[in-house]
Amino acid sequence: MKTKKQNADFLHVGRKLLDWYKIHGRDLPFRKTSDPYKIWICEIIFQQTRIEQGLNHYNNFIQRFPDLKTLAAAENDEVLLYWKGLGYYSRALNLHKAAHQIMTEYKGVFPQEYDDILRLKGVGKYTAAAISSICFGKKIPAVDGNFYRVLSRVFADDFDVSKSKAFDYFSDLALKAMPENEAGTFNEAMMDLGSEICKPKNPLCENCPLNEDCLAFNLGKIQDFPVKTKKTKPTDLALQYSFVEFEGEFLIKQRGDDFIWKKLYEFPIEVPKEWNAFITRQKTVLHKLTHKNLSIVINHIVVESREMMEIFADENGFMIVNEEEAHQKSFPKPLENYLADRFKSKL
DNA sequence: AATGCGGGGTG
DNA sequence: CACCCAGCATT
Repeated sequence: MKTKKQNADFLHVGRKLLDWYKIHGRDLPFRKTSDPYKIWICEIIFQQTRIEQGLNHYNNFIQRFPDLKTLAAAENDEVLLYWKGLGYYSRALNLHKAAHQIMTEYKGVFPQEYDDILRLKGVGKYTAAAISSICFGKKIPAVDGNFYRVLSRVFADDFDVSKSKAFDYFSDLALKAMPENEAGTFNEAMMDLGSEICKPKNPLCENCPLNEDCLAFNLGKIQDFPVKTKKTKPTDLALQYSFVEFEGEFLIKQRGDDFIWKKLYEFPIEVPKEWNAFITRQKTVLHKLTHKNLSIVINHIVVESREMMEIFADENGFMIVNEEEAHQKSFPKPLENYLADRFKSKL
């Protein structure tokens, strides 16, 4: 059974959260700024990505592209290069598009209105809310996985977070708990509590500033929340590549922007049948993605002349690169690993 | 409303 | 092995 909560009770929880954050909040590079460009970059990078995983990427990215103008002027390939290994590569493509969007539609000045920010490519309701609140003080909750977890537990709310309506539902809950004029801090505090204390598994409830108020904790039902019914089932996919090499140079080509690994580089998939005679070894790599179990067979082919590669490259749109040049391109993780293995003797 | 999209961490 | 992470675009 659910008890009716007064607005004052929600606010009480929100204030406790802010008090905790002022002492225990994480010291992160993007916490020191309210530059919407930097907050935007950080929010995109950390979509579906843990802080520890993306922190170096964020620092490198900001160092290379310190402002909007620099990013907009950059080559697409270089933006992709700085995204290498982060995954969800459409984020990098949309990021670059949005940079151009701001240059042309907003004369290079980052828009301040939630509705305008929301129209940027790759920016959804969460990111628009985060930028609006952190940079421009708008009172809008940035509802993410942390919000779902914390709020569903504190209020023992079994609303299914995999439903489309969950965002608006928990936005309303969060809004009631959000003190005036501290929206940005509140949003950051919720993220920190969610990742440091109110973790998915083994939450540290004994150290939680909200444990007196947390219904799920006091009912001993922490593990029942949040309720999430959606189940993602990976499918199997077999890929075949040929690593075609001659004296340290090899063939690569950029992928399309559909399917997986958008705009990343890869080895040839089909090669002339005659080249089968040049296969020196074959390696099978198993690689797990969230939605796919990949089985990748890589034939290592050493052709007999550079001309063989040149003809093939001309006819099929491949480029011939050496290891150094390949470092300037972004490859899918399993191919990156293959290259690292192939060239590790060098150096 | 449902699906696809990476890579890495955790239990 | 399953589940999750500072979500979004597309259909």
